Amino acid sequence: MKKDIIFNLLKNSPKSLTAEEIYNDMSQTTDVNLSTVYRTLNNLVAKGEITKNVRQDKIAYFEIGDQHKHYMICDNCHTAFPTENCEIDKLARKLKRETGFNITSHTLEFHGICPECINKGTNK
Amino acid sequence: MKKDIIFNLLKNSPKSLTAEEIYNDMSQTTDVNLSTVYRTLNNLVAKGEITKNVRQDKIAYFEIGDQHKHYMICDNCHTAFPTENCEIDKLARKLKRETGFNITSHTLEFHGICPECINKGTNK
DNA sequence: GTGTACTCGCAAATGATTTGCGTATTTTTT
DNA sequence: AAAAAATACGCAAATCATTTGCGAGTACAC
Repeated sequence: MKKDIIFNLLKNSPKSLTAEEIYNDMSQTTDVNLSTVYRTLNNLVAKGEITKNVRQDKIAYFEIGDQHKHYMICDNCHTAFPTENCEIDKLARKLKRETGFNITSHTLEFHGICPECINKGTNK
Repeated sequence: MKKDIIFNLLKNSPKSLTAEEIYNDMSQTTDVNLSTVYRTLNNLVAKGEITKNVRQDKIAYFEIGDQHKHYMICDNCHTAFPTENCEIDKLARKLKRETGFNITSHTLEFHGICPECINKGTNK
């Protein structure tokens, strides 16, 4: 079943993956269709086994739920740098307490210019 | 010039607006095309006069740069509730210090079920 | 064996956003 | 004020990630 291949790809990846990245990767060894990848990914999200996160580039990034990372994205070279220790949960709990809104997830994304691009001076 | 109408709509709105909301609104008094709205909005973003934020629903929300709000979005009724006092800037400064990444903006979005939907029990 | 439920591929559909192009309208330059 | 250069805009077609309808293949149950 291709669901397992997809799930394992996500499991073994240190970073979140796009449907297309997954598709390209598994295409090398398996005969698969892109829509199958999307379909499977959505099933996994529905079951709560993985997490889907739509970034500002409008592309959805998938990852195994518990690895929860946020990224600093360079607007110049478009590299996504993961940040450690998400400190938003504290804020989420506070909001939950104050508003009664049952927060189940959140997304956080930083934008700017990465050190490398700053040094290179390639940013316009 | 339609740029002014669009800018004023954003200026007078307490919440961020989508291109379509702006289009519907100004259509009542002005003859305008949706692509003009998008084009104008992108110009304003390029000039740094307004801010564009792509939410998980893949729709871009625009607002005047300085009103910076984050939202709690109900996955049931899809209403976006603004949250006050963004406390991310502190975290952003810390990241900047630790990594040298020049953070210029960020996006934060909470998801869950709003109090109203919890009470109504309309969430599946 | 036959029914029921998935799993998939393929092609076509979506939906927000963008773009090419030709036509106004405005602004700048003589 | 006329000519030239720059913008603003409408319209239709294009994009692009993602979704969906449909039909075929496969698996497990009764």
